[in-house]
Amino acid sequence: MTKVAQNLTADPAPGRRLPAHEVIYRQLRGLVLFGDLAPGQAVTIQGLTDQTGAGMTPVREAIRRLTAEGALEFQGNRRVCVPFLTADHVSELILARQWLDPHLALRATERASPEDLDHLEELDAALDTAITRGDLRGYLESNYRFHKRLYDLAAAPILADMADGLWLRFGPSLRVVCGRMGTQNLPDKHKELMAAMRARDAEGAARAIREDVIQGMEQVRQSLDDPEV
Amino acid sequence: MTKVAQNLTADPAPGRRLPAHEVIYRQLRGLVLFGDLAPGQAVTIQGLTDQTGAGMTPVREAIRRLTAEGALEFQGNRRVCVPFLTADHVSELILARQWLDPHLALRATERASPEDLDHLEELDAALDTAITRGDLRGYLESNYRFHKRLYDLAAAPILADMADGLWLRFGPSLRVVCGRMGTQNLPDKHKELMAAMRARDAEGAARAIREDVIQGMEQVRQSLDDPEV
DNA sequence: TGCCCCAGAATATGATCAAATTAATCCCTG
DNA sequence: CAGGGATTAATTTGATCATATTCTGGGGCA
Repeated sequence: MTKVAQNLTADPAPGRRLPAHEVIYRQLRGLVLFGDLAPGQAVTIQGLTDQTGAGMTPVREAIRRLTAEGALEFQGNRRVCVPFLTADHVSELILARQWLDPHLALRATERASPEDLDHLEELDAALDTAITRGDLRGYLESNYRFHKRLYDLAAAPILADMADGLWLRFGPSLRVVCGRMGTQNLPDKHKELMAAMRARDAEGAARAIREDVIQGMEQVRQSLDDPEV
Repeated sequence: MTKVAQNLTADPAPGRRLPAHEVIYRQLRGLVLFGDLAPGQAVTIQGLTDQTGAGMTPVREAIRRLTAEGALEFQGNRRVCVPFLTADHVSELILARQWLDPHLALRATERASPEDLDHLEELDAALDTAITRGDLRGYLESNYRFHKRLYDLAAAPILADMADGLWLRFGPSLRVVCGRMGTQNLPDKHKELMAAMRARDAEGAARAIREDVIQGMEQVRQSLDDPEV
């Protein structure tokens, strides 16, 4: 019997020293996911070797991985940059998340233990803290962690991978949008979601997360339409 | 205005010489997609350098890319192999394709030009030829090409990427399943699909492709349940 | 404006080091 | 004395780096 480790980012052996290419990958992934790199910004191999002190081979591998995931974009002429998102792209992302997220939330509700729910609520509390503090970066991280945890609870590794991958695509643009309007007016439906999960109301949980997704993503779409960076 | 090249596998400049890592990537991708590598088979860097004559850096990058796409699996101990598919995994793939494929077919129907439809029918004819010839490999390639073309016609690069990526996950197992029962009894709903697309019946096209997907994928699931390799 | 050259960046190689699997050996027990 | 398990040696494979080569893009010059 083989233990299937679907998720690449899962530590195979927690105590083991991580290879450099894995470390670079995670760093760079975080930079994209939380919008530290702006859309359009170039990502160069040499820049990363200088910045991280690593050799170019690990850096190359990290960039290839992110590019394959859609987090970075290959520009044809050997250049790589953070992709711009058009309104059409956001529409696709909305469609995809509108299907994936509720489905995963539904499964998560059926499977989550009370401890799992407690943990989710902790993550949501951290999110609220970040909002009241006006900590944008903290908000983005907490929000991602909350949803990521929900994906993992669904026990559907392939679908979870798909949903997770979408975050990399709108991360940079989300940061731009949120940066424009501060952290105060960032409503979510997490409380409704948690209530439904506690009540084992899987359908209700799916509905709550669907509204959460639409609410958040529509803001991104509208924001991209108007000023057009 | 930046031209967004969403798909990595698209030639940026057709005349240009492709870099080695891109060549290796495509070769290896084909091997996975069409089941030339069996589930569980190890994919080693050195093996590929010997086999292709390329250096290890391009090989490494190709493997990382495929791993990020879920075509290969990282085994924790720095080893990489072709993943085994469990019945649960297939269930996830069925769910995902059951949503993605009809949606893309619907959009493709709305957008396809008559020439596009002609081209699709050519691809389908090649598929039939492969079946009557008993050419398994040819069948798998033609079938993929048909569906891939359908994805591209939908003009939804992100969703198309997602759907395309799923093929890499069930490619090896599909080959095993089809290999067991020959090419004769491989029914599909492509004729119904084409008829609906010609009639601009988007809903009908979506229905046809949905049945096609279910029919094909259910065979894989059942086949995985019974003999358990 | 168009061409040519150059700086800089990416691609690709082979060497070197480290880790892991495999093979072989040895010791201990029955 | 034979078999089994485990430790260790050998080999294979992965990870990283330094370096050479190729290509792209831009600036200078006609």
